[in-house]
Amino acid sequence: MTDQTEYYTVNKVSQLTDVTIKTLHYYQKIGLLIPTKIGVNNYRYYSVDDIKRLQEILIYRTMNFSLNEIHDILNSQNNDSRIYRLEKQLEIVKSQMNNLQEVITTIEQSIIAERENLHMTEKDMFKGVKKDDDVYKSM
Amino acid sequence: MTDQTEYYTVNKVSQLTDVTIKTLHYYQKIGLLIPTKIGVNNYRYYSVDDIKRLQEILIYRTMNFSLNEIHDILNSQNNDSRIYRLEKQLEIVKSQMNNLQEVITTIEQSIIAERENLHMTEKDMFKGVKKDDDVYKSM
DNA sequence: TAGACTTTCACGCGGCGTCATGGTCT
DNA sequence: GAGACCATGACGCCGCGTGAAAGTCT
Repeated sequence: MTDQTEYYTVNKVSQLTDVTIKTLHYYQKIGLLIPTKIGVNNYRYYSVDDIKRLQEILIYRTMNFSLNEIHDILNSQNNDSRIYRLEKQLEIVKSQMNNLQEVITTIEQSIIAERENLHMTEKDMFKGVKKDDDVYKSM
Repeated sequence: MTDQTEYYTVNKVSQLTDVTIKTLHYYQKIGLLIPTKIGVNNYRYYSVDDIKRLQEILIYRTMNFSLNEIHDILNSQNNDSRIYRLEKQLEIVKSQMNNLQEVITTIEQSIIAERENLHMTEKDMFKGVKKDDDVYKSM
């Protein structure tokens, strides 16, 4: 009887997720996140499922996927199922952790080399900070 | 007597660091990385110090600093000293690791919530994937 | 009725990528 | 003289930010 379905306005979503309203507009424009409901006044109303989708978008974004890539992933028919994707994401983030660990090593070695005036190979100097892209995107 | 000072051409630098030649052009254009030597033919020749500077640029870039910010950091008179900066970088990368750990937790909780059909607060859903910026940039 | 919230344009910017064209040979 | 390498310049794209002008009130 009471209002079962909950909806979020742009402002609410923005507060919850720290995504700006302009970003929400943009995501709608490129077809990445379209609010379930649109009022007669053209107001955007986001459902809980929309919020879930946004969560995944942001996760992929922190992994440096392009919005186009994110769109493809979320709309693909085969490897859909939220759980499946979440598990994939877990793998990727973990490999990112490994990469960051490499960066730490690189910096630590650079400090030592600087202190003791040692030579460091260029190869070692750029471990972890080189094009990391394809590392994660081996889906 | 023999050629003591070593220089790298754009191609060499590009191979070493995975930075494209166009990026090197751009970094010179905005005054971020200016090759020590420029030939009469306008060829760019990068010194070892240039390479070191590029290393730091890339480290900051993986931390999502803008090129402008990187420029300011590398050219500031007070907190200069490569060692000092490297130590700062270490701190920041470590806090990034903590952030990634949060993302992992978020994803893991999302998987559980999905499996057991539990409710998850929006707050928990977006831990780690919200605007991370200011986290690192408290220099 | 004032305030807070919403909308849709139009323009701008950062960080390069992508040709296209032409010179150089570290 | 062919191939690999270098240069400059103009344009384009992505992911939004920044007003501006105007309607709405989940």
